[in-house]
Amino acid sequence: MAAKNRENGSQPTINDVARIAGVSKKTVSRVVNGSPLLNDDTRKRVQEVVKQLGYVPNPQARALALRRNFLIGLVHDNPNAQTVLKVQQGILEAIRDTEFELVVRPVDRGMANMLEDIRQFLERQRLFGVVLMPPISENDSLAELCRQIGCRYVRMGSAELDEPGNMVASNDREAVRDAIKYLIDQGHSRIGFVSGPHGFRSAIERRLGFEDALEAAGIKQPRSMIADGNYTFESGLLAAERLLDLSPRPTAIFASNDEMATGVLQAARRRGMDVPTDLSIVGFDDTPIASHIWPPLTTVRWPIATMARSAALKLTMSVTEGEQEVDEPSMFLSTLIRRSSVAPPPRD
Amino acid sequence: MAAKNRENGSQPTINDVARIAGVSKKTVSRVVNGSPLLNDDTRKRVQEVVKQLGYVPNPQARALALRRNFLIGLVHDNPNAQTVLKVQQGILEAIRDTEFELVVRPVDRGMANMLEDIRQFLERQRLFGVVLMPPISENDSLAELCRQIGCRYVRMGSAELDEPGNMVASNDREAVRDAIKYLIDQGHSRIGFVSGPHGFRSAIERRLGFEDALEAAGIKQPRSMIADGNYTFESGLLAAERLLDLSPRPTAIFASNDEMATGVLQAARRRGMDVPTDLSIVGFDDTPIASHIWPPLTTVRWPIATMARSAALKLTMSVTEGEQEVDEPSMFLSTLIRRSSVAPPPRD
DNA sequence: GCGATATGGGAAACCGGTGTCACAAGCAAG
DNA sequence: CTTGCTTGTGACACCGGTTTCCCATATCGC
Repeated sequence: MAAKNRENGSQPTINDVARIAGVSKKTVSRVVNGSPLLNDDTRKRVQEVVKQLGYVPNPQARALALRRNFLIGLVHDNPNAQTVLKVQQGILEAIRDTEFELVVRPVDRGMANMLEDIRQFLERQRLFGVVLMPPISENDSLAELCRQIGCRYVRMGSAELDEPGNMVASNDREAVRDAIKYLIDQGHSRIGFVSGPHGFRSAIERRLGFEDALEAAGIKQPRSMIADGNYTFESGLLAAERLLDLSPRPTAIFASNDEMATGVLQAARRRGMDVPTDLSIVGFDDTPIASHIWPPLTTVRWPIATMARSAALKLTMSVTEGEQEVDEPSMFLSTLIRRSSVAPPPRD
Repeated sequence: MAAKNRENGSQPTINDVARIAGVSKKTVSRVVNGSPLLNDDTRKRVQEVVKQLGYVPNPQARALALRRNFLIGLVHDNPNAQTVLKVQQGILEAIRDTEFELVVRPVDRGMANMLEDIRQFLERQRLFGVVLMPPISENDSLAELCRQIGCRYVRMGSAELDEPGNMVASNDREAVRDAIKYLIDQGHSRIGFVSGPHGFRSAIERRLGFEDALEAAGIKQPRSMIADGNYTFESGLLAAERLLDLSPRPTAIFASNDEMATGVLQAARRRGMDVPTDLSIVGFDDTPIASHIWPPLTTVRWPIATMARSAALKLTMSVTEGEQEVDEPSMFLSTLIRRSSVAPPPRD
């Protein structure tokens, strides 16, 4: 009877494996980590015992010895559930079959000590790295904080926010430009715009795309064709009411996200306007709601899950790919999805 | 110059604090963990150094020494983003300001080796505990697996699935009964029902509620007034088409979730029917979409976030409350939210 | 047959905390 | 002045891995 027998119920440790296989801890460690300097016999024997015992290395002990854990964090303050979940899916896809796990951390943008809160989170947990979701990813002080603490990070955003190694971005500006161009090609010349909230990079980029397209087409519009929104359904509804009160009123409205586009649709419906006959609507994001409302919404598909996957890959690559420096792209293209919410403008 | 000086960049360790404060590791540990057997002077001095150095205990080392980590897992296979995110919020609210973190793990219900996959997840990470979301929480083998492995768990569900200490449930059956009774009180006597997918406890409970209400009101309906759905928008649409093809057709339809209710709405619209004038609709869940569509949907609010919070509390209580055995309730009430999608039936 | 060189494998230190126990100091009781 | 108890603190082993270093053996060239 060995002095140190395995307690029932508790997990087998490396010592158990070593004892039963008749080798040292280190050899077991070598087998588990696939060291090449091993006799095939030894390897087989140890593997046999590992399998039989169902031995799984203790991640805490590993993390301690390696001075590095295998947790990647997702810091977000995005109110859109679809988006957040897609990002989670993307990250999880990237770390599937690796030893990494995903730890989520929503933060409150409004909170005064938000940055301090995140610092504590990062320092306490000593995460391997974090993915920063928009809009909080646009916060430069946060990125600076990560650098200070020495925590790897990747920022997701609507424009180039950081060095390629530390960000993944989508080309919102171009995508919106194309969407507006599509409306113009359909014959629209009075196009309303519902913006995102002030200070958000995505809002700025999307608006720039809007202006690019108008300028390219030589269209001049009064400032009033741009209404402020804040990415919520209600704000879209309110903004649309303002736009539809204009005279002449717009024949098409681009909303900076789908949720606001749904609000625009609601506003149109309340006035008895038919979409797309009386008013064309284009959204942004291609959330499920876009295809579930009536009429299905023409919108810009934002490859958020792919971006998230890539972000996680950038974070973990150094470990999994053995310094291979596979360069994951840092720019992702959004594309226009044409559904039924756009038609040529009504003849006056 | 101490032999073991702190490297720049790396975090201070307990040894650094001990050395600088002129005490032993153990004393620092005592201070950090708030042991009462301490001289006030010593405590002050150590706290001073801790603060000055910004010392934070290494969670991996702690986890190793305590043979217990501070990660709680969320295992889910729920396709509804709103629901999943609400559950995450609930859990996070419960563990706010504790040392626990949330690790998410979506699983694929279709996958043959799903259980094995989850076992690996649980064994590898040695989580403190897991919250099991519906529908996978209804899987008894999974609960059995948790017990075998010795992993604490709490199942969320629509009925009593387990001992009170291991579950939180909502009273779906009663809630649906009340909702249907409300329709009956409005004058409806032909009420269609769109069910959830076969084998889901929530689907069964909701259907039982439906039948309870009809029976209580003495209403007999043909079997065809119940149409199968699977909680997706499309299935709701299809089910509604079948129901609306009936003659006489129902004057009200209850859908077992909001997404399907949205599909029902869509189907009605396609036929040129007005909601609620020609058809009343009631959903279940009270997801944001319910209040964003037109007309706003009368639906059953399911206190999912509260349930999740409670689930997490049950899990962590033993640690944070020092065996206090605060009994967190295990039953939560769903309530009917009355909006504009219900009206008395049209006169024939 | 000899030393030189790979190669497989083990002993012990270490990662950064916590638990156990011993011990010293202070103080009351005998 | 001992004895005994309480209180505050430290030494040391331990959690379960990895890393460093070193030794034993097998292989090789001469």
